[in-house]
Amino acid sequence: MPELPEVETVCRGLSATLSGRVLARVDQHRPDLRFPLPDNFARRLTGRRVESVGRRAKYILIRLDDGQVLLIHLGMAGRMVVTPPDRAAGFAPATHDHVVFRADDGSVVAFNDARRFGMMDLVAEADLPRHRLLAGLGPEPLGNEFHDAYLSARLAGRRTPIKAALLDQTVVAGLGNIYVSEALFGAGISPRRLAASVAGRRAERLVPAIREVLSAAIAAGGSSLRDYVQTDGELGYFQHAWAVYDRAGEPCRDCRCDVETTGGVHRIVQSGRSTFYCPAKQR
DNA sequence: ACACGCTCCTGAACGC
DNA sequence: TGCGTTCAGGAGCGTG
Repeated sequence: MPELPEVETVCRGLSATLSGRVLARVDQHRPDLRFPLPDNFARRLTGRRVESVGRRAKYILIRLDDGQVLLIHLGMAGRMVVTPPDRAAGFAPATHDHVVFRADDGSVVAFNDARRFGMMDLVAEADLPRHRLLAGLGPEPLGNEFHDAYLSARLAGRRTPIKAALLDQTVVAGLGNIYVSEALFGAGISPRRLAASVAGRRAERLVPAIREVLSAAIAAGGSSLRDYVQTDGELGYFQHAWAVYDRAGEPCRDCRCDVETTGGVHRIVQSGRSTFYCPAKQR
Protein backbone atom coordinates (compact mmCIF):
# COMPACT_ATOMS: atom_id res chain seq x y z
CA MET A 1 0.00 0.00 0.00
CA PRO A 2 2.83 2.31 -0.71
CA GLU A 3 2.42 6.03 -1.13
CA LEU A 4 5.28 8.50 -1.43
CA PRO A 5 6.71 8.09 2.10
CA GLU A 6 6.75 4.31 1.88
CA VAL A 7 8.38 4.40 -1.55
CA GLU A 8 10.95 6.87 -0.25
CA THR A 9 11.80 4.53 2.61
CA VAL A 10 12.03 1.55 0.27
CA CYS A 11 14.43 3.57 -1.88
CA ARG A 12 16.65 4.31 1.07
CA GLY A 13 16.69 0.67 2.06
CA LEU A 14 17.45 -0.41 -1.48
CA SER A 15 20.19 2.16 -1.77
CA ALA A 16 21.83 0.85 1.38
CA THR A 17 21.68 -2.68 -0.01
CA LEU A 18 22.41 -2.16 -3.70
CA SER A 19 24.33 1.06 -4.33
CA GLY A 20 27.75 0.24 -5.73
CA ARG A 21 26.88 -3.45 -5.99
CA VAL A 22 26.85 -5.50 -9.15
CA LEU A 23 23.73 -7.48 -9.99
CA ALA A 24 25.33 -10.90 -10.18
CA ARG A 25 22.13 -12.70 -11.05
CA VAL A 26 18.55 -11.74 -11.86
CA ASP A 27 15.73 -14.28 -11.99
CA GLN A 28 12.46 -13.42 -13.68
CA HIS A 29 9.66 -15.79 -12.76
CA ARG A 30 6.90 -14.60 -15.01
CA PRO A 31 6.63 -12.63 -18.24
CA ASP A 32 4.58 -9.77 -16.89
CA LEU A 33 3.44 -7.76 -13.91
CA ARG A 34 0.74 -5.26 -14.71
CA PHE A 35 2.44 -4.85 -18.09
CA PRO A 36 4.84 -7.17 -19.88
CA LEU A 37 8.39 -6.95 -18.59
CA PRO A 38 10.86 -5.65 -21.22
CA ASP A 39 12.52 -8.01 -23.68
CA ASN A 40 15.62 -9.74 -22.31
CA PHE A 41 14.92 -8.12 -18.96
CA ALA A 42 17.06 -10.34 -16.74
CA ARG A 43 19.90 -10.52 -19.24
CA ARG A 44 20.05 -6.74 -19.61
CA LEU A 45 20.34 -6.32 -15.84
CA THR A 46 22.84 -9.06 -15.15
CA GLY A 47 26.36 -7.81 -14.56
CA ARG A 48 25.31 -4.17 -14.23
CA ARG A 49 26.53 -2.07 -11.34
CA VAL A 50 23.95 -0.04 -9.43
CA GLU A 51 25.01 3.59 -9.37
CA SER A 52 22.16 5.04 -7.35
CA VAL A 53 18.61 4.50 -6.19
CA GLY A 54 16.23 7.42 -6.50
CA ARG A 55 12.54 8.20 -6.57
CA ARG A 56 10.10 10.16 -8.71
CA ALA A 57 6.55 10.26 -7.31
CA LYS A 58 5.83 6.63 -6.40
CA TYR A 59 8.37 5.27 -8.86
CA ILE A 60 11.69 3.79 -7.80
CA LEU A 61 14.53 4.66 -10.20
CA ILE A 62 17.56 2.40 -10.09
CA ARG A 63 20.35 3.87 -12.20
CA LEU A 64 22.80 1.43 -13.71
CA ASP A 65 26.35 1.82 -14.96
CA ASP A 66 25.41 1.45 -18.64
CA GLY A 67 22.99 4.38 -18.69
CA GLN A 68 19.87 2.29 -18.24
CA VAL A 69 17.37 3.02 -15.50
CA LEU A 70 15.30 0.30 -13.90
CA LEU A 71 11.88 1.78 -13.22
CA ILE A 72 9.77 0.11 -10.54
CA HIS A 73 6.28 0.89 -9.30
CA LEU A 74 5.09 -1.14 -6.34
CA GLY A 75 1.42 -0.85 -7.25
CA MET A 76 -0.77 -1.50 -4.27
CA ALA A 77 0.85 -4.50 -2.66
CA GLY A 78 4.37 -4.64 -4.06
CA ARG A 79 7.31 -5.09 -1.68
CA MET A 80 11.06 -5.25 -2.04
CA VAL A 81 12.12 -7.96 0.38
CA VAL A 82 15.77 -7.71 1.33
CA THR A 83 17.69 -10.71 2.60
CA PRO A 84 21.20 -9.80 3.80
CA PRO A 85 24.19 -11.94 2.81
CA ASP A 86 24.44 -13.71 6.17
CA ARG A 87 20.92 -15.07 5.78
CA ALA A 88 20.85 -15.53 2.03
CA ALA A 89 22.33 -19.01 1.87
CA GLY A 90 19.68 -21.36 0.61
CA PHE A 91 17.37 -18.49 -0.32
CA ALA A 92 14.28 -19.83 -2.01
CA PRO A 93 11.77 -17.53 -3.68
CA ALA A 94 8.48 -17.12 -1.88
CA THR A 95 5.09 -17.21 -3.51
CA HIS A 96 4.68 -14.09 -5.67
CA ASP A 97 8.42 -13.33 -5.73
CA HIS A 98 8.22 -12.37 -9.39
CA VAL A 99 11.72 -10.95 -9.84
CA VAL A 100 14.73 -11.79 -7.67
CA PHE A 101 17.92 -9.70 -7.76
CA ARG A 102 21.15 -11.10 -6.29
CA ALA A 103 24.00 -8.70 -5.62
CA ASP A 104 27.69 -9.57 -5.75
CA ASP A 105 27.95 -9.46 -1.95
CA GLY A 106 25.30 -12.16 -1.61
CA SER A 107 22.37 -9.87 -0.77
CA VAL A 108 19.05 -10.89 -2.25
CA VAL A 109 16.26 -8.47 -3.14
CA ALA A 110 12.95 -10.04 -4.09
CA PHE A 111 10.16 -8.09 -5.71
CA ASN A 112 7.04 -9.63 -4.23
CA ASP A 113 3.62 -8.56 -5.48
CA ALA A 114 0.66 -10.80 -4.90
CA ARG A 115 -1.72 -8.61 -6.86
CA ARG A 116 0.62 -7.80 -9.70
CA PHE A 117 -0.47 -4.18 -9.94
CA GLY A 118 3.20 -3.30 -9.88
CA MET A 119 5.19 -2.33 -12.95
CA MET A 120 8.80 -2.47 -14.09
CA ASP A 121 10.52 -1.08 -17.11
CA LEU A 122 14.07 -0.62 -18.27
CA VAL A 123 14.79 2.59 -20.13
CA ALA A 124 17.72 4.74 -21.20
CA GLU A 125 18.36 7.65 -18.86
CA ALA A 126 17.94 10.08 -21.76
CA ASP A 127 14.44 8.76 -22.45
CA LEU A 128 13.29 9.01 -18.85
CA PRO A 129 11.60 12.43 -19.10
CA ARG A 130 9.56 11.20 -22.06
CA HIS A 131 8.63 7.86 -20.54
CA ARG A 132 4.90 7.27 -20.78
CA LEU A 133 4.61 6.57 -17.05
CA LEU A 134 6.56 9.64 -15.96
CA ALA A 135 5.91 12.30 -18.57
CA GLY A 136 2.64 13.62 -17.17
CA LEU A 137 3.49 13.62 -13.49
CA GLY A 138 2.97 16.78 -11.49
CA PRO A 139 5.57 18.26 -9.16
CA GLU A 140 6.98 16.54 -6.12
CA PRO A 141 4.93 17.63 -3.10
CA LEU A 142 8.10 18.16 -1.07
CA GLY A 143 9.82 20.12 -3.82
CA ASN A 144 10.06 23.84 -4.53
CA GLU A 145 7.75 23.70 -7.53
CA PHE A 146 4.83 22.78 -5.32
CA HIS A 147 3.43 25.93 -3.72
CA ASP A 148 0.05 27.50 -3.17
CA ALA A 149 0.09 29.62 -6.33
CA TYR A 150 0.78 26.53 -8.42
CA LEU A 151 -1.86 24.49 -6.63
CA SER A 152 -4.53 27.19 -6.93
CA ALA A 153 -3.81 27.48 -10.64
CA ARG A 154 -4.06 23.75 -11.18
CA LEU A 155 -7.31 23.47 -9.25
CA ALA A 156 -8.95 26.46 -10.92
CA GLY A 157 -12.02 25.48 -12.88
CA ARG A 158 -12.02 21.90 -11.70
CA ARG A 159 -15.43 20.75 -10.62
CA THR A 160 -14.36 17.57 -8.94
CA PRO A 161 -13.96 17.11 -5.17
CA ILE A 162 -10.61 18.17 -3.79
CA LYS A 163 -10.13 14.58 -2.62
CA ALA A 164 -10.15 13.32 -6.22
CA ALA A 165 -8.01 16.21 -7.46
CA LEU A 166 -5.25 15.41 -4.97
CA LEU A 167 -5.23 11.78 -6.05
CA ASP A 168 -4.60 12.98 -9.61
CA GLN A 169 -0.88 12.42 -10.05
CA THR A 170 -0.68 15.11 -12.71
CA VAL A 171 -1.68 17.73 -10.12
CA VAL A 172 0.79 16.62 -7.48
CA ALA A 173 2.73 13.37 -7.62
CA GLY A 174 2.92 10.90 -4.78
CA LEU A 175 -0.21 11.21 -2.69
CA GLY A 176 -2.49 8.20 -2.26
CA ASN A 177 -5.76 7.48 -0.56
CA ILE A 178 -4.48 7.58 3.00
CA TYR A 179 -2.32 10.69 2.98
CA VAL A 180 -4.94 12.67 1.06
CA SER A 181 -7.40 12.12 3.90
CA GLU A 182 -4.73 12.98 6.44
CA ALA A 183 -3.58 16.12 4.63
CA LEU A 184 -7.12 17.44 4.17
CA PHE A 185 -7.70 16.93 7.86
CA GLY A 186 -4.50 18.80 8.63
CA ALA A 187 -5.64 21.68 6.45
CA GLY A 188 -9.19 21.74 7.81
CA ILE A 189 -10.63 21.28 4.32
CA SER A 190 -13.59 19.04 3.58
CA PRO A 191 -12.80 16.31 1.06
CA ARG A 192 -16.15 17.07 -0.57
CA ARG A 193 -15.27 20.67 -1.34
CA LEU A 194 -14.94 21.39 -5.05
CA ALA A 195 -11.32 21.60 -6.08
CA ALA A 196 -11.86 24.98 -7.72
CA SER A 197 -12.85 26.47 -4.37
CA VAL A 198 -9.57 25.51 -2.78
CA ALA A 199 -7.67 28.70 -3.41
CA GLY A 200 -6.27 31.58 -1.44
CA ARG A 201 -6.16 30.83 2.27
CA ARG A 202 -7.18 27.22 1.84
CA ALA A 203 -4.46 26.54 -0.71
CA GLU A 204 -2.04 28.27 1.65
CA ARG A 205 -3.02 25.82 4.37
CA LEU A 206 -3.16 22.76 2.15
CA VAL A 207 0.38 22.90 0.79
CA PRO A 208 2.09 22.84 4.19
CA ALA A 209 -0.42 20.27 5.47
CA ILE A 210 0.55 17.93 2.64
CA ARG A 211 4.22 18.53 3.33
CA GLU A 212 3.87 17.91 7.04
CA VAL A 213 1.95 14.68 6.65
CA LEU A 214 4.46 13.29 4.17
CA SER A 215 7.51 14.48 6.08
CA ALA A 216 6.29 12.97 9.31
CA ALA A 217 5.64 9.65 7.61
CA ILE A 218 9.08 9.66 5.99
CA ALA A 219 10.64 10.38 9.37
CA ALA A 220 8.71 7.50 10.89
CA GLY A 221 9.83 5.28 8.02
CA GLY A 222 13.41 6.27 8.53
CA SER A 223 13.25 5.04 12.07
CA SER A 224 11.99 1.67 10.91
CA LEU A 225 14.52 1.44 8.08
CA ARG A 226 16.85 -0.81 10.01
CA ASP A 227 14.05 -3.29 10.56
CA TYR A 228 13.04 -3.04 6.97
CA VAL A 229 16.49 -3.93 5.76
CA GLN A 230 17.17 -6.62 8.28
CA THR A 231 13.95 -8.53 8.39
CA ASP A 232 11.39 -9.61 5.89
CA GLY A 233 10.54 -6.46 4.01
CA GLU A 234 7.22 -6.14 5.72
CA LEU A 235 6.37 -2.55 5.11
CA GLY A 236 2.97 -1.24 5.99
CA TYR A 237 2.17 2.33 6.69
CA PHE A 238 4.43 3.79 9.32
CA GLN A 239 2.07 6.24 10.78
CA HIS A 240 -0.54 4.04 12.31
CA ALA A 241 -1.66 6.83 14.59
CA TRP A 242 -3.66 8.33 11.78
CA ALA A 243 -5.77 11.34 12.56
CA VAL A 244 -8.80 10.22 10.58
CA TYR A 245 -7.92 7.40 8.20
CA ASP A 246 -9.68 4.13 9.05
CA ARG A 247 -11.15 5.73 12.17
CA ALA A 248 -14.84 5.91 11.28
CA GLY A 249 -16.94 6.58 14.36
CA GLU A 250 -13.95 7.36 16.52
CA PRO A 251 -12.97 10.84 17.57
CA CYS A 252 -10.48 12.39 15.18
CA ARG A 253 -7.06 13.00 16.65
CA ASP A 254 -7.22 15.69 19.31
CA CYS A 255 -10.92 16.15 18.69
CA ARG A 256 -12.68 18.00 21.46
CA CYS A 257 -16.12 17.47 20.06
CA ASP A 258 -18.51 14.91 21.44
CA VAL A 259 -18.61 11.71 19.41
CA GLU A 260 -22.12 11.02 20.72
CA THR A 261 -23.44 14.07 18.92
CA THR A 262 -21.05 14.44 15.97
CA GLY A 263 -20.65 10.76 15.13
CA GLY A 264 -16.90 11.19 15.16
CA VAL A 265 -14.89 10.59 12.01
CA HIS A 266 -17.11 10.07 8.96
CA ARG A 267 -16.42 7.59 6.21
CA ILE A 268 -17.72 8.40 2.76
CA VAL A 269 -17.00 6.92 -0.65
CA GLN A 270 -15.64 9.16 -3.38
CA SER A 271 -14.67 7.86 -6.80
CA GLY A 272 -15.17 4.40 -5.37
CA ARG A 273 -12.65 4.86 -2.58
CA SER A 274 -12.99 5.45 1.12
CA THR A 275 -12.51 8.94 2.44
CA PHE A 276 -12.34 9.72 6.14
CA TYR A 277 -12.85 13.15 7.63
CA CYS A 278 -14.09 15.09 10.60
CA PRO A 279 -17.06 17.26 9.59
CA ALA A 280 -16.61 19.35 12.71
CA LYS A 281 -13.13 20.42 11.70
CA GLN A 282 -13.12 20.28 7.94
CA ARG A 283 -15.07 22.75 5.83
C1' DA B 1 -9.60 19.64 -21.11
C1' DC B 2 -12.07 17.44 -17.90
C1' DA B 3 -14.88 13.84 -15.36
C1' DC B 4 -16.10 9.37 -14.44
C1' DG B 5 -16.32 4.36 -14.22
C1' DC B 6 -14.13 0.12 -15.21
C1' DT B 7 -10.34 -2.92 -14.81
C1' DC B 8 -6.30 -5.52 -13.45
C1' DC B 9 -5.44 -9.49 -8.99
C1' DT B 10 -5.26 -11.69 -4.63
C1' DG B 11 -5.67 -12.22 0.31
C1' DA B 12 -8.03 -10.95 4.38
C1' DA B 13 -12.09 -10.43 6.76
C1' DC B 14 -16.41 -11.20 6.93
C1' DG B 15 -21.48 -13.67 6.82
C1' DC B 16 -24.06 -17.77 6.53
C1' DT C 1 -15.07 -26.33 8.27
C1' DG C 2 -16.17 -24.39 4.15
C1' DC C 3 -18.11 -21.82 0.97
C1' DG C 4 -19.39 -17.28 -1.09
C1' DT C 5 -19.18 -12.18 -0.92
C1' DT C 6 -17.02 -7.87 -0.17
C1' DC C 7 -13.31 -4.94 0.26
C1' DA C 8 -8.71 -2.73 -0.16
C1' DG C 9 -5.31 -0.39 -2.94
C1' DG C 10 -2.76 2.70 -7.75
C1' DA C 11 -3.41 4.31 -11.95
C1' DG C 12 -4.03 3.43 -16.98
C1' DC C 13 -7.53 3.43 -20.13
C1' DG C 14 -11.88 4.01 -22.56
C1' DT C 15 -15.98 6.62 -22.85
C1' DG C 16 -18.96 10.58 -22.39
